[in-house]
Amino acid sequence: MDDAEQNRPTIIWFRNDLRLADNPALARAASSRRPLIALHVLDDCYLGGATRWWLHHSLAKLGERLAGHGVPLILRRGPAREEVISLALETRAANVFWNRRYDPHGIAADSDLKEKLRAAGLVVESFNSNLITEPWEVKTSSGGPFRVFTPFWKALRAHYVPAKPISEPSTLEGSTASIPSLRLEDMDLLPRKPDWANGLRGTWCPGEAGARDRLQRFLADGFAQYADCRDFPAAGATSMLSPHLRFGEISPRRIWHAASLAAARRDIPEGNLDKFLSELAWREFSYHLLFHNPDLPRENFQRKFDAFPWANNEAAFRAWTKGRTGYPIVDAGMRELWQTGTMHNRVRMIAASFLIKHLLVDWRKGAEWFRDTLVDADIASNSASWQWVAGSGADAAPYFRIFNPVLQGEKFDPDGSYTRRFVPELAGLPDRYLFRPFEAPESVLAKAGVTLGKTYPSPIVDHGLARDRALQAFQTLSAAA
DNA sequence: TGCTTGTTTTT
DNA sequence: AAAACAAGC
Repeated sequence: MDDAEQNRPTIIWFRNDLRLADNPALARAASSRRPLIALHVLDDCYLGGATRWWLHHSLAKLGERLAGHGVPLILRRGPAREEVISLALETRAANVFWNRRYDPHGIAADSDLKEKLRAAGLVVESFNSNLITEPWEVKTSSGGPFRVFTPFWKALRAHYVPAKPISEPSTLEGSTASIPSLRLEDMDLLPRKPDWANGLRGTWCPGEAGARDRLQRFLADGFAQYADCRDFPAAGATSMLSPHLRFGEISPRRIWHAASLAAARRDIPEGNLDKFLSELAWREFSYHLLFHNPDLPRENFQRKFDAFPWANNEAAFRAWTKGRTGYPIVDAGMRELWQTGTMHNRVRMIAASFLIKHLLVDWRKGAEWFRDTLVDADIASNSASWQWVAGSGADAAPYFRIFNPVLQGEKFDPDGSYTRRFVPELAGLPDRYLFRPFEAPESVLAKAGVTLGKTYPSPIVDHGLARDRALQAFQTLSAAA
């Protein structure tokens, strides 16, 4: 091989794997002994506002770390297929490596691109870095995909314990060629409203280091009480790793191993490890469902739900997005979402159930709002979880499970600290009425400085009536089926 | 990973 | 009077 041939670079295409450690495509690129060019292409018009903010900061961190190794991070914008091909031709690249994605659009784009690059004589390889198992590997005993979580989880636990994470390449050789790149600021990822970014910045530290730090903090603090406390939004017992996983700043198998190791070493009470790993398994299950049902984000998994009589009241939907439903636990969740880019898992279920069952708004409307506002917005988890709540999904909640937002608040936020934090205009109410201000005597409301309909909304629907209406609506499905 | 209503049991 | 239980949604 002559010099020119030896100098043809390797392109490592970063997508939802914005990390250096445990990154198989990067490790492969490092072993290619060619100068490296890192690439990110912004081609996803489906990114929500919160994930755009995250991506901006995560790319900034990744770019700094790569620069420390002398590797340029080239930023491009446009259809990924065209951008990758043109960079490969511009730079006379010999190899292109990436880690797989699993959404239908991504799979189609990647397989087409792989074919074109290979036809042009390049070596192209893809790897698994974002899941514990490939969605096509796990099979029921009869050979098909799983549709129920528990058997899926048992199979995963029994047969697919992930291999040890691989470490970060110690040295990388970067290309010194001058290659045109957008500046990060030109990608226009930051929100127009600076207030929104302030709330996000106060809660999160995007990037690989932030992800590791979050994992360490969780293992030191929340992990030992995870099973008992994960449902209490004020307890701080959850890992908060979901947005880091969403962008691949940490791999699920590193989380799996770190938690297993910590549980073995540190006398973590029985059950916590299993419960935590099963939540990772829910993420895997969502990807399993999406892979085998590519229209999961748009179509009811159970087609009989196509006949569901949604009400789709626009005013009610807007009240929900603003956290002005008149049910404090729902409003606290929706405001937490707006202010911090996340919502506690228990409260997500309550708020989603309220939109679907109390307001009879199509789950797709809720999913769309979450996609725009959650920093962890993930096509697989978001679609699968909304369908789960709606009852239209795989292994879904039964239609008659209708959360009572008053009782759920009292049960899971018993001292009201979560609700008082995000609905401060009710902070002066005693615990007894915090989740049912509409039942409080005038004197109690006056003392707390609350005027229903003015300082805080009256309930936009009556729970009892809404419950009966929902049961009736769901009845039409079983009658039709 | 529920709620409601009606009934029975316990204090 | 309250708590526990059962059944249907």
